Order: sequence, then C-alpha cells, then structure tokens
Amino acid sequence: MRDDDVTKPSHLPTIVDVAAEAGVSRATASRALGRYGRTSASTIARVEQAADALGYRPNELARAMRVGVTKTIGLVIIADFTNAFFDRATKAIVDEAKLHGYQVLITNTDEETAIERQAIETLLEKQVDGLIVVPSLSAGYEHLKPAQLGGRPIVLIDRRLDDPPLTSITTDDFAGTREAVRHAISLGHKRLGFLISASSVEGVTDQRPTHLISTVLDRTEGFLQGASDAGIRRNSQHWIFCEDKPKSSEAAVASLLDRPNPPTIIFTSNNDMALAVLKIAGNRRLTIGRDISLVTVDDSQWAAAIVPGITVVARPVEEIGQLAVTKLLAEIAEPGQPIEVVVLPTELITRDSVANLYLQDYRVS
Amino acid sequence: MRDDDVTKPSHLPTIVDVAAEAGVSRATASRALGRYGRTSASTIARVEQAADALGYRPNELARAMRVGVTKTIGLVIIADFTNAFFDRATKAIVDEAKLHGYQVLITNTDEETAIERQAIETLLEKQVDGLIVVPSLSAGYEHLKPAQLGGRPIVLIDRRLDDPPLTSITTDDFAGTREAVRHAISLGHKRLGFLISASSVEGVTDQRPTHLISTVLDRTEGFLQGASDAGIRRNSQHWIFCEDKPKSSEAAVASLLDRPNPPTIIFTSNNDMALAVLKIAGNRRLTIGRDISLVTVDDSQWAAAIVPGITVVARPVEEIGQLAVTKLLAEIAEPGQPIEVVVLPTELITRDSVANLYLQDYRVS
DNA sequence: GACCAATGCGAGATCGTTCTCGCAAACCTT
DNA sequence: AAGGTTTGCGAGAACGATCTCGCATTGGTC
Repeated sequence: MRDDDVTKPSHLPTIVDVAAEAGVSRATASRALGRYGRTSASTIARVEQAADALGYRPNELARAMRVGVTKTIGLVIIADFTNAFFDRATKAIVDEAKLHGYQVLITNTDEETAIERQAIETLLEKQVDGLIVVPSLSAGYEHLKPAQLGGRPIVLIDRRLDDPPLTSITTDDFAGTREAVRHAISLGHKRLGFLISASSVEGVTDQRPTHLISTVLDRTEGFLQGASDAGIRRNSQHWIFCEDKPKSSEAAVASLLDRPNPPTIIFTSNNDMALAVLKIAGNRRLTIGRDISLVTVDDSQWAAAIVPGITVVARPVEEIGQLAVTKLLAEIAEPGQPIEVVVLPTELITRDSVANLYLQDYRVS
Repeated sequence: MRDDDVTKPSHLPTIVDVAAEAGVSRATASRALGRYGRTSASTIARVEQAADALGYRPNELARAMRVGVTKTIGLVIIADFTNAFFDRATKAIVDEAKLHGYQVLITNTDEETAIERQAIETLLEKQVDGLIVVPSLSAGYEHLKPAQLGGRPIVLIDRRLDDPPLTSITTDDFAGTREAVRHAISLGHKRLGFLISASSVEGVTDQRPTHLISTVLDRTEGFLQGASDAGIRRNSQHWIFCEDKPKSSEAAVASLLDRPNPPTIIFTSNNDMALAVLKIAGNRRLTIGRDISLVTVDDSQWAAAIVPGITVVARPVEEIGQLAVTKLLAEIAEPGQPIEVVVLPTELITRDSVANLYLQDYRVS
C-alpha cells in the first residue's frame, strides 16, 4: 500500500494507472484483470498487485458502454411503499436481483401515467437491461410497447395487461376472493359488503368505474361469483367503490355501515382499506369478529398479530418478485422467450376476524 | 414519425443518426439538443425534428462518462422494508431525489457488514454521485472513510457514527423515549419493561451487549433516564435484549411477563417488537391498555387504526429522508460542506395502549 | 538449423456522448 | 471598402473500459 505519491491528487486510478504501475500495456492489464485471452501467470500477479496497491476499482460505466450491458434492472412501482404489497415485492426483487449480480434502479409513479412514462424513459436512458413495472391505471399503454422500449425486456407484476401482450406475474385473485366469500357464507354471512379500491375514482361512489386494474377487477369478479354461487341476492350485496386514500376509505366504510340492512361482513381489496374498517369500527365501538366481520387481501405482520387476527387472502408476494426477476433475466440472457402470463395461487388464512353467525344468531340485527 | 426504413433493425438511434438525418455534424446535433454554445434557430428545429422522428434517446451512460456525473445516488439500507422505518425512508428518498432529477440505486445489506462493504463497492463502481447509508452494526467502518469512497459524499441516516465523522440525520430518541417513560409513570406505572432490539445478540439475554447501534443506545439511555428521574428503583426495571426476529422477540416478551412482579408496561424499540407484544398478549388473553400496556418507537398506520390505538414515539421519517437527500446533493453540488449531525425531534403520540393505573388500581396484581 | 505452432503482449478501434478550438461566413462599424 | 467582431458549424479529443488483430518471441519437431 504505497499511499501517497501525491502527483495526481483526486482522479481515481484507472486501468492505465494500473498498467503503468505494473509496467504493461492497457490491453494486458485489462486481460489480466478480466481473465480472458492469454496472459502469463507472472504478469497476472503483477497486475493484480498493482491494482490493489492503487485501490483500483473498475469504472462500471465505461465497461457497460463497451459491452452493452449494465447489470442493472429498473423497477417502476406505484408510490405506496406503505402498501403491504409493494414494500415486500421491492425487497424480494432487490434481493433476487443481487443474487444474480444485478442491481435495481427504483422509481415510483404515484399511480400516474405521465410519471410512469417519464420514469421508464429515464430508466431506458440509463441503459437498464430490463424493466419490472407495475403498470399504473391508464387509458393508453403505448409506452410499454416493445418498440418504445428499444427492445429491452419488461415484465409486469401485480397487474396484467391485455393490450400490449406482456409477460406478467400475478395471482389468482378471482379464486382467492371467491374462496373467501364462500368461507364467510359458510359461517352464516348473508349480507356482504365489498369495499373496492379504484384509483380512477374521486371520493366514494356506488357506480362501477369504467376502468379497473386487473387485480381489482379479478377480486370484484371473485366476490361476485362467490356470492352468486351461494345464491346471495343482489340486494344483499353492498358494493362500494372508493379512492385509495384513508379519508375516502373511511367514508366508504361509514356509508356501508349506515345503510338499512347493513352488511355483517366487509371485504376489502387491500390492507389500507382494512385499516379503514378497523378505524371506523373502533370509533363506533364495534368489535371486529363479533359486531362486524372483515376479510382483506394481502397478509401482513400486523394482521397476524392483533386481536382478533385478521382473516386474509394471502398472496405469495416474495415469489412474485423472485419470479419476475428470473423471468426477466432469462429474457435478457436469451431474448425471444415466449410471453408468459403467470398466475400464482393465493391462500386463505382464516383467523378470527369473521364471526360465526351460527353461534351468535341473537346478535344479528 | 417515419417508422420503418428497415436498414438497421436493432441498434438504437444515436446522436450520429440524428446528425445524419438532420444533415449536420455530431457536434452541432449535440449542441442543438443540449442547448449550449451557438446554434441557429433553424438548425435547432431541424435537429429536434430529426431526433423525435428517429425516436432518439440519449445514452445516459455515455453522457455520464463524459461529464463525470451520473445523477444517481446509491442507497444502502438494511433489509427490512417491512420495518416501518425503512420503507417510509426509502419512499421519501426516492421521491425527494426525483424532485432534483436524481435516481436511486438501491441495495440492502441484511445488517451484515460484509454485504454492506460489497454493496458500497458495487455502487461506487457504478459511479453514483453520492451515497445514503444506514450503517449496519459492525466493529469496523473503514469502508465508510472518505478515502475508500473515492471522495464521493455520503450521509448516514437513522444511526450516527463516531469514528469516521460523517454527516448524519437522526432523531432525538433519547428525549423521545424519556418523555414516553415519564408519560407512563404519570399514569401510575412503576414496574417498567424494556424490550430492546440488538442485532448483535443471538436469541434473548439480560446481559447488555458490548455494542449497540446509536439509535438503540439512545433509546436505552432515554428509558433509563426517564426511570431514574422518577426514582424508579433498579429492581423494578425489567431489561431484556433480544435479536430482531419475531421468534426471539416473542420469547423475550413471554419471559418478561413470566417474571415475579412482572412489568405493567412494555416499551419496545421498534414496530416489529411491538407486534410481538400484541401477539403474546393475545395468546394469553391479556388486553392491551388494560392488562398490559405498550409503547413503541415509530408510528405506523396500523398503530393508529387498531383498538386500542398504540401510543408511540413518532419519528419524522419522511423528513429524515428528505434532509438526507438535500444535504447529500448540497455536498455533491459544492463539495466541502461542513460535517453536520442533524438531530430531529420526536413526538409522543398518546393513544390508548397505556393504561391509567390510577383509575384501575384493583386490577394491578 | 529450419520451419511451424503456440504463446504473450501492445497498438488501436470502439462504445455514445460532450466540449474545446479553430475556421469560415456573415454582420457591423467607420 | 477594409477592418474587426460576431455567429454557426465541424474536426477531433476525451471519458475508461474491452477486444480484435497482428507482431514478436518462444518452444517444439524433424
């Protein structure tokens, strides 16, 4: 470690410094460090010694430019890391990528298409090798078409898209929610409330929005199917669509509860909305799992820990992240993989948030 | 939009293609697009037209190499995005960075120094302009010294470090937890339980570990000070150190509760541990805020929504993230800023998880 | 000793930008 | 009309790596 001939003060050592130190040419130094071509053992040793004497670190930018590969993938996710899904997915993706020697450049759209478009643009300019995106709700997805991506592969998570056909990793939310509804019905619930997140909506509405992201759509259809399978009449189903914000969700819960013949159970399409139910129930001194029941999509630590435990439709979030990365890297390594729409199964985890009405008929109003 | 003269099938358009299309030189095209130097209005128009006819997107790698700036910062965080702190911080950092035209390359160490060192190495090779890191517990921090960083600025969050003196953004956890203890004591609590996260520990122990990260240390000291201020005797303080894992935390809670003269309140040093308390309390049919009280550090959505609401020492997490980014960018823009140790205030948010023992003396065993 | 193959190494091109510099044409100014 | 100044543009170097190619040297074979 010859620390300081202070000839060039800043200026990080480059490969030419290493070459000079070892008394060889740039080419030889590169070959020695990169272990390709033919180099004698002795010069390899000399170059390596020179390299760490100087504290040489290769400039990945230069390398990337030459070889055309950055070993970086871009992740475009909607903003809410507080959302139980996206933080777990992010972690899984970062970890899995690292396992394969990739790093991830992360951006978030706030569910806004303009930002998403911009984010993808920037990522592409930074020459990411591929993209993982959860597409925000939008009319047009032209910016996700292969041509716009400069041939760089992309995989979608959480939500599928029909128009530009793309590989996506999703879950069978239809079956999952249908199962949840069946479970509730088997416990005697007949008046069902559905609290559906719809970012396309302002505030709260009974009207079904024109456009729902696939995840929400599947959940909605699952609820519907489960209910109609059991012969639940349409007027015993309480649908309500609301914006994905605490205020709106809470208003929606309140309005559900204030209806004549209110639901005995509320299904929510994500964790944040489940919290809204908890909050309003708490305000009204209603006990979850007794006075009002609750099932939500996505498991979380708190859902398992609190009393009563919340019954959930659990999705294999980590698996989604891992699969997204492996599929993406496969396509990067060998372009031309078939487009794949992966649908993973969900799991109903029953805890204590749905009351057994057969054991407490007297309580039902 | 002349879509396809299919002369060169792949090969993204570069600036020479744009120049050719516009009938000017590379230099002129660059100048026109980059709006520097002198270029006539008409050629600017022509070049721009050519650029978007071709769908030209600058290669940020090449640009970065030339100008020596990547507009990218590296974030090295410990793994747990599920941890209420780190996911919020990440979001805040990503958002704030975007606001300034920066993107963030994210990696996580699993609280392991070797991984942290490696992660920083990789980030530096990718030529990030600066680093934000939450240092993992470790003996040596040589890899955080300026020399090892090639002069690139760094700011720490969540935890401060004494040895290499570095700019850090932290909170006054000492004062925060002391206030929490005072609050509990004012409500009649005299037997205090402290559940302290210590990643350096295996399982559960009463012995104070040799090394605690600054955050945990401050909280510990704060508890201690609060207790001794009120004259709480040492043998009424129940300390327990445990690994930051669900299993260990739950074991620690159980062991606390099983002591002779068990604590009436448990302070936990993070959210995950608070969940452990909730869980064990639930198993034992103990009601939080009545049979056992709870205060934790860090607010979260669930802590506010559940019944009873959890009293917390809230930290301004988003502000930490924002400040970290602004300080870092300031140093990037103008190196030589003084080292700064920012300590932000916390806020005690009282909800219903700590029982008022003066109103229910009869319940105290 | 002559020929051929194998080996080790260096010169130089390349990736896609930016930016300095100099040159020519156009534009004043007197 | 002659000089100087401005303006617009292009040639070419630079950033820091990789990698092809060819040249010299070595080694082996008959």
